[in-house]
Amino acid sequence: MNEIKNYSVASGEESMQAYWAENETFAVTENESREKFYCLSMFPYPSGQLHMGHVRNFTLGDVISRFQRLKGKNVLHPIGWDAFGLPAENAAIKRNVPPAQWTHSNIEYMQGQMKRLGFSFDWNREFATCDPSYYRWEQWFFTRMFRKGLVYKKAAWVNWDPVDQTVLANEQVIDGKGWRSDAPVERRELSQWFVRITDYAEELLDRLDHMPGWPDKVKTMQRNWIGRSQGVEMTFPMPESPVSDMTGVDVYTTRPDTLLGATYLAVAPQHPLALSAASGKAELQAFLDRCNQTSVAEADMAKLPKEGMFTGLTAKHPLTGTDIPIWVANFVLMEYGSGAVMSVPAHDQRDFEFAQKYGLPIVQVVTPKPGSNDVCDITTEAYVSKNGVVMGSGEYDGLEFDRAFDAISTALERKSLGKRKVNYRLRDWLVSRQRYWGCPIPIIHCDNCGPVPVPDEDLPVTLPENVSIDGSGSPLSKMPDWYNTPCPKCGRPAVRDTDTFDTFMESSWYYARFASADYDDGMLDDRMQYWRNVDHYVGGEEHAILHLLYARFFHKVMRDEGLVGSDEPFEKLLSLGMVLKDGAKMSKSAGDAGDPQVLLDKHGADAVRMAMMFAAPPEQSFEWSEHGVESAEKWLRNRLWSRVQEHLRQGEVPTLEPGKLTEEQKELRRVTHETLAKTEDDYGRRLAFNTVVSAVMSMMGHVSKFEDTSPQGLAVMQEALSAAIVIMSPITPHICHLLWQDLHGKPMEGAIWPEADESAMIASDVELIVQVNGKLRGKVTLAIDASAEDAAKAARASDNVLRFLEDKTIRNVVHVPNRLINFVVG
RNA sequence: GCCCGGGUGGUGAAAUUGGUAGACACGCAAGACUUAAAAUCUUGUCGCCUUUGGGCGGUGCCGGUUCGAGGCCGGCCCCGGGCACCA
Repeated sequence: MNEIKNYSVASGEESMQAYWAENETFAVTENESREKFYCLSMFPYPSGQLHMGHVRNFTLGDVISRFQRLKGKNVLHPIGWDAFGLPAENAAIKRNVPPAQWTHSNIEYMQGQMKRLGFSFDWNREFATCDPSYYRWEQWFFTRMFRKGLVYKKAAWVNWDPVDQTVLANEQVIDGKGWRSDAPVERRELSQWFVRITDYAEELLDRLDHMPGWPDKVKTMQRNWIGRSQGVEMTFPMPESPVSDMTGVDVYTTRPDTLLGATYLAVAPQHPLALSAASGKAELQAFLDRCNQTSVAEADMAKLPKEGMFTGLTAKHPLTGTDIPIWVANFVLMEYGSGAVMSVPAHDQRDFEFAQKYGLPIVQVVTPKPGSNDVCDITTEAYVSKNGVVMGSGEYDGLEFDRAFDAISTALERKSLGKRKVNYRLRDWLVSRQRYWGCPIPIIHCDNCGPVPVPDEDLPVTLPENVSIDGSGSPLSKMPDWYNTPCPKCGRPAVRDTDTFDTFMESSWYYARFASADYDDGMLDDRMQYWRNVDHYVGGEEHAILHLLYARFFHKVMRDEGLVGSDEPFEKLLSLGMVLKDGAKMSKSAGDAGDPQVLLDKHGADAVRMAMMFAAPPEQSFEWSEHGVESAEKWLRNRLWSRVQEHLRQGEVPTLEPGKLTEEQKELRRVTHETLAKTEDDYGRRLAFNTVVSAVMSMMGHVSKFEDTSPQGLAVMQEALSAAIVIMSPITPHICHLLWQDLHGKPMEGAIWPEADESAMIASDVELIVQVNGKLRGKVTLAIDASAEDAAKAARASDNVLRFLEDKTIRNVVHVPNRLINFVVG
């Protein structure tokens, strides 16, 4: 008889991790004869240490990967580092350490934490986006986009810190002031690189209808973000425009049916007409200056009270020729469309409020249809419905929305003052950043030749890493040795672009590079054809729009360049809720609050992983609490480990003979196979890992009560314990691999998920709920698939049910087979 | 402000397609073991009422649809995420 082995979390987990590392258990190669599965967790920014949000993200990816391995798939589960970004520069300023050094030491520490958590990554494919061997191909791809005309330069507004002489990110602007200098920020216009994502707007939108593996929530957000609309672009002519090349005000509207109700135009404070009108007008100039002293973040602007001022200019109404006053309004955005809108206060709530505030006329031109229930009182609020009919608009009176839209659009087109247009809210992607710690933009500016892409053979343009950063200006623009270079075309002295890329560029294609991580002769190679697409992408819901839209866009451009053979990068998306700390998203500023290290040291990786999975379903946000970790460890030790060890002491276990079981043995087998069926569905389809854990806990409750040590009793027990180990192994891999070895005398790597045995799950009878008028009045046990008549008969046999049926007429009986019977009485 | 989610016991949650609300845990309480404590085990645990059979109420708030609503519809309130330079 064997001695009972005690479980040592630390040495048990360490030995498994050493074994996995030594055997490279999770390194994969392409194998056409096996079904592949590519599981990817969004890679982390190396901020210093993992926090509980990371633990959740990577544990989920690991659980899915390990489950798919049990299902026999060839699983690619890579990891890398989203290594460029602002925090490295901030740390550099604060601690006087170069960003590269800070980043690499963070990566090293976080790698250790990941290994300590037992994640089944293929470490052979690891890379950081700050590796020149990675960003080289990003630069190469950008020059492809440049040549295709997908890239252009345009002026854009940035937050400018007048003290630090630097561009500020939106998050560095706090209450309108620079985070370090505390000086009020100003807006500045800089010439910047844009990528034409709007060329792909239509496809990005339409493909969403063919992505069943994505949550509706994310698809809805992306649809709204892309914001396709049908409208009319029109001109309000200005015979006496103060701006020479501007002979009218261009506006876009989705409501041309209300054109006759336009009583003023509103332009952005940065609009050329506003600037021109302000010259020599101190009051207007002061207003524009004030508008320019806010951050460029839309959320900040939207919170400002709506204010405006008359420019003194007018334009002609395109249909009536009436003079229409032009106002400047702080809520009109220069980045959207033409930076000007036509205002119809009677039929747009924001215009209505503005008109009331400044005493502008409100002219109703749409009225509810006769007999409609619409509320319409334009003395109190705008009537915005499209279900009305036009009034007060001469020949258009009486037309419904569609016909009015057509008639007025046609009239504008005839006068050459407008045309129908499909518009997108989506704007082109601004990719330049005036920062140091990013991928250098591979463009050389030559006075003679203009912007010239760096030739392929000169790539990568390497970022100098041995630098010190003081927080003022842009470091690269202070390095003449770096930026002075001959023009690749004409050979004359020229300068490199001193901006770097938005870090979303790196994260837009890393998933593809994992297939070809070691390839030096190109961006991607044929291995991508085997691994694409990502079968399951796991990451935080905060990335639902920007990252996921940019990555989808990049994939399509790579497709058009012949680099990938599919339309979309991610088949299935798991959008994780946030792990909150004190009610808010965890971030670098939350410090060590979410550091899992203490918990790992105290309770081990399995307990941390299990507690995290058990805490909540993946899509749900929740406040992290450490309470569950200790109890997870206790359950693993006291329920799982010790139960298996006790079983092992019983010695030889015979082959299970399902035909020769007692009722009690059949019952445990039924629970085992029902649990297998339920958890397989939870893992594969529902992605409900919290209920996997509770189902196994529940099953082990039955196991504890099973004390039959007869030969077939041991066989049933052996099957139950093996099932529990397999089911738990994706979540708590260390202890399960050790137990599997004990139980079966061989390593767990080749283990396969056991199919649930249908015949073991058949129950002979079922509990039926009895309701009277929808209220629970009793329960009866019936043979499975009993008829409505039998169910009713059995239900009436209960005194309590009868009590509620007395003196009543049964009007209806609703029978849901094997669930309930409901007597409707009156 | 705009777009998208969420709200269920003291706490995390479960209820998968409109069919038993609160599984599984945490916490708490009582008990067993112990000189004692820890650990472990057992029992109880939504609220109110009760003749101890059960009854009434209850899933953020108000209303609706339905034989039946946590899940559907309309209107609110609160919380979280995103809003293009945090990643």
